[in-house]
Amino acid sequence: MRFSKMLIPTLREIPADAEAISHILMVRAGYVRQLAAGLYIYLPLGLSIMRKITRILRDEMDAIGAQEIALPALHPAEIWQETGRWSVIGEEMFRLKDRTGRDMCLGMTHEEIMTWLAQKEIRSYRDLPQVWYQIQTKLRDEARPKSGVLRTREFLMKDSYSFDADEEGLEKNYQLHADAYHKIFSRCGLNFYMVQSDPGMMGGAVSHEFMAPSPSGEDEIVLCDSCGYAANVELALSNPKKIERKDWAFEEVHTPEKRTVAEVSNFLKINPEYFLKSLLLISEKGPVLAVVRGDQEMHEKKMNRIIGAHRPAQKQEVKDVLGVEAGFIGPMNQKIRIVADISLQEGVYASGANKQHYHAKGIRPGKDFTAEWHDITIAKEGDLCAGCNAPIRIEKVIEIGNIFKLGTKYSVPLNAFYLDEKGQEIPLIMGSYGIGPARIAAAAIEQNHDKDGIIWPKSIAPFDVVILPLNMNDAKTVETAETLYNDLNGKGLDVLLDDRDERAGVKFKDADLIGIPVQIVIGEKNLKDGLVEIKDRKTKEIQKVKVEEIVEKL
RNA sequence: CGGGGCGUAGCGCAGUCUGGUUUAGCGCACCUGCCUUGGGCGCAGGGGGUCGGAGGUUCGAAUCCUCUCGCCCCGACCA
Repeated sequence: MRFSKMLIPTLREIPADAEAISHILMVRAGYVRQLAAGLYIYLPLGLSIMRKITRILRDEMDAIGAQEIALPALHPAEIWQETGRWSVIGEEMFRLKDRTGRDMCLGMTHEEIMTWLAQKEIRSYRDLPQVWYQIQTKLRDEARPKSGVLRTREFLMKDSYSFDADEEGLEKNYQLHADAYHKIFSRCGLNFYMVQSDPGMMGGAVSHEFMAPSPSGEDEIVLCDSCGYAANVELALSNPKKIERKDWAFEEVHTPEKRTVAEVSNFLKINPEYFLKSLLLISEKGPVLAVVRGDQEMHEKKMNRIIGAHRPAQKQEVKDVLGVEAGFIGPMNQKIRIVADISLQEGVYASGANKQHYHAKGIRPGKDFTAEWHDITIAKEGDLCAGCNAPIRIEKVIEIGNIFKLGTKYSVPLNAFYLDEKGQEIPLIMGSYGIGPARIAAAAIEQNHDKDGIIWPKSIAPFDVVILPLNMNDAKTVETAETLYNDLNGKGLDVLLDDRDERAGVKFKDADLIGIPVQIVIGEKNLKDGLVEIKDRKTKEIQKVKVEEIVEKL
């Protein structure tokens, strides 16, 4: 491809509305343009990246026996009503009516439609297993699109679905996908982890996410370097730092105007980890008191799984429900539901005394109050691994893929059954597996860039090599460039020839920005000795090579 | 949806607080010519704006007021 014939609108300056590195670089280097919030146009370079990525996806999916099909993006509501998700999913689903007034929606995922197809076409155990996939556009009315291509309202997804006769078959397909995903992300040149995750609205029991470390990521994962434990913080287990057991007797202490853990901790000269932090929540079924250790934070999602939707109580509600001002509440003698963090079953603590301007010391969980014990805290740096007690790490990550064991969550409501050897109707056992190619691209940039621009992994770069003839007015330079361009193209390489009549500086800057892994620099001086330079974008190493040896050096 | 920020030329910005010497300006990009050719050259000339939109206040509005639309960030939410 000739640079002069290709739409590569590079920008000298950082776009005002971009903050994430991948976003800045994709826009600056001319890969994408934004149409509206969460809607992106892929320019030729951007599309090229997506093609390279989806080629790898198809390659590895085909390798595990998955079959590519294509489903509509526009769905009738009925199918979604049958699984219940029409009402479970809120505003995130684009809904519309057709001309006859029939409810429709735009596909945000395709479990329903794939299961519908399976219900139609799979009859017998002899048909199983089946794995179907597609690479198709998903539409979600995201509350907050962000970070460029990382969270958009319309995006490409490779989604596959497995149908098995039993759990054993599912386990096999799940494992095949996990392996394929490892290969895919490795081939794309990414650093990533496979971590335990929360199935969320997808349902099902087991799920894992593939996470690429990046400061622009929206998720956090817990990692244990010692035993290899890796999980999304949404469900990660960890033990708070051990503390010594105090032998305080129960007593009430006057703590005038001291309300927060920090204030009381300072006032009483007791470290925060010896406090019980009580938070009043208002759930749909009434007030709930959540109790965590003073140095810990409650995790909304973990709590959500236990008590359902809830919100923090307002100051007045605290007084109305518990009879004492916020700041002095404690779990003792409460009539309402109490959910306490599981780490608090042991020990002796201080807390609000349920009395204005008083706190209590020497509280013994189990004796002075009872509670439902659950893991409700956010794992944090410095906590100990729940498995092996080594200190854990937390990393920010981009979710680039996920795999779910769905079981019969969709097959039962949609009547997707097969007949086994005995002629019995058995629901199909399903799994679903997703990868976002745009997130792969963004993660690749996040993980591979420098101050000059993108440094693409070779496997997904839009071109293998860029030729930079530095002076287009020098006949020898141009001739050499053209010859090389033809030769390398002939070898099957994707070559970009910067044939613009621009100064050398402009070409260097653009080449670095765009991030093609190899640059061939053709300058007059070297050419007098029959040499050109091969420059590595990543290491910046330059080797001078005889013109006729270029092809074999690449 | 709550909080914050921002909309002025293709891009990045100043001007807005304190309305009028600004005919709305600067850098880059763009067009013409010359020059130059190894890291976003140099010189000269030039084109491009309903100041997001609507309404209002005023002799006078990019600037003040009201409404509205859009984008970004934090949070809530999130297959």
